[in-house]
Amino acid sequence: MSYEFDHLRTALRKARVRLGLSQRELSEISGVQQAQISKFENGAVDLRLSSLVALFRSLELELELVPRTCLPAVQSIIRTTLPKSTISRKLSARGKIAVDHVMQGLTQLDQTAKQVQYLQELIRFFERIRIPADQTKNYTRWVKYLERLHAMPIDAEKFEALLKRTEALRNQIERSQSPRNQSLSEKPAYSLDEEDGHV
Amino acid sequence: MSYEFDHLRTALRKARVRLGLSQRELSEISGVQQAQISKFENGAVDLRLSSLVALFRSLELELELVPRTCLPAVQSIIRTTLPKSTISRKLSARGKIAVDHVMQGLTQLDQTAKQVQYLQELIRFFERIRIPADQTKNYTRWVKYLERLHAMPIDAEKFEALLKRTEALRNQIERSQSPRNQSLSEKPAYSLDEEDGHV
DNA sequence: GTCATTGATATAGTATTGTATGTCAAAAAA
DNA sequence: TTTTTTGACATACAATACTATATCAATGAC
Repeated sequence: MSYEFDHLRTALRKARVRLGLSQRELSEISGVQQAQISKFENGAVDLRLSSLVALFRSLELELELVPRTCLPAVQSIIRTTLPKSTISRKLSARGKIAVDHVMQGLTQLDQTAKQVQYLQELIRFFERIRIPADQTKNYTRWVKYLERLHAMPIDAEKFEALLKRTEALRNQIERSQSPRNQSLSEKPAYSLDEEDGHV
Repeated sequence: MSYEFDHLRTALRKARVRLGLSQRELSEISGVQQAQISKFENGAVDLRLSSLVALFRSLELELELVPRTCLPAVQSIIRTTLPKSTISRKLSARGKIAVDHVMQGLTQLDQTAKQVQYLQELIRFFERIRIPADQTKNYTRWVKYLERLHAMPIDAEKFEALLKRTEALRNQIERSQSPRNQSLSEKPAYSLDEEDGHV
């Protein structure tokens, strides 16, 4: 039943997953029904151009017409450019919004200012660096955790959990990117016993 | 009523015209109704992906997904590559088919073999060189003339006309491309009085 | 274990495209 | 001038996407 645009179908799924978006979330962003997204990804529907464009635009992708003569050149550009971008602006923006929300909620909390400051410091780390591709999933999970947190009142216990989890993510990301910076950083790569939880 | 894909709409028309195809011809090649093509080019319809792909494939264009980050690079490639392609393979192929048909018809003609041979020689010229962009329209007209010719029996009179017309096209193309080869060719560019009809 | 999330389906009604034809005025070719 | 080609448009019917909503099994979070 699938037509000759399998590459668009699979590209949609890949891009969506890469951004850590569920079909329902993409549906909200793009305005295309979740059922339609599911069908399209499985080649069970022949979407209209407007739906397609809405979907891809939401994923920072543009539908472009390429003369067959320069297809290889274009595909090569896309291939070499894509892997460099570690995490999408979209997801980063989403993360920032979540962080803002949670931080606002924290003002009504009677934690010591020092602990809140430490949390901010941890979070600032995510903004300073680029989240490596293999850590996207973890980062996404953390963002969704923040979004869930925001929906409920934050007490001391939840704050503690948030701090721990954020610390864990920071460490994981640091460990993940250290092999690449090995020659540039004085941090040795053999600190494998750093499981998680401490700086 | 138009959505946010005006560039695709206009690109379709441009590509179609560049190949010298009418809406009806493109309709036959692609399998998409002429009415649909007209509506799409005027932004009055939200085509389905299958129709779009069929149309663009027929025009040697591929619908490609480009990350917004490398859009400028891709567009630059397309812009610099496109003008180089003088005439499409599609139109060339169409020309070859038309030539073959007419040549087959000529075997039943009592022209001197010498005249037929001269015609073949003229035609071989079109296959050897690349038709310059500004001669596409003339070439297209000639192809359509051949296609019309094929539908009717060719007598001596028609053969004469064919020969004249083909000669004229050859001369026009030669004149058109001469400025580019000026330094390479010994033929002077100032032979402006060569109106048409003779070698 | 419990609860929420996720992706795949389903159903029913609506809106639009797609198909098959045909018409028409303007432009181009003969 | 006469004929053909071209693009826009019309109409009726069939096919299918779109909308809104819901269900369900599998997975994952807590």
